[in-house]
Amino acid sequence: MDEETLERVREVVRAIPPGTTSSYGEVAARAGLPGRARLVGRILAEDGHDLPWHRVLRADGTCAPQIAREQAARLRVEGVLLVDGRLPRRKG
DNA sequence: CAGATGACGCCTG
DNA sequence: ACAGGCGCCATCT
Repeated sequence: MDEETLERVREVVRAIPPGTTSSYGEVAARAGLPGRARLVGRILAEDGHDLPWHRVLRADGTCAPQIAREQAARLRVEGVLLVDGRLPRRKG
């Protein structure tokens, strides 16, 4: 991992405002790494402990099973309610 | 080098 | 809503 890429992703995640959410793909794109959603997940798993990683969800608004509980719990504190384990997406 | 895995995402049937 | 396949990158075995 290049430290630059690492920092870039970390910064993007840090820039996610409280009470809002983003997706791995979104973060990757914002970090200048379009299509590298996988990488974002890895980075958060390794060096995202001190980041608002709970504001990052999957592209469909769901969270990863292993962190789903933490995700939901942390988001809840910020006022984000998860319905059935996912963001209240409308058919829009 | 080859095979398998993972906090992912998009497409097709 | 569910299942299968492909692309993506880094890491471990």
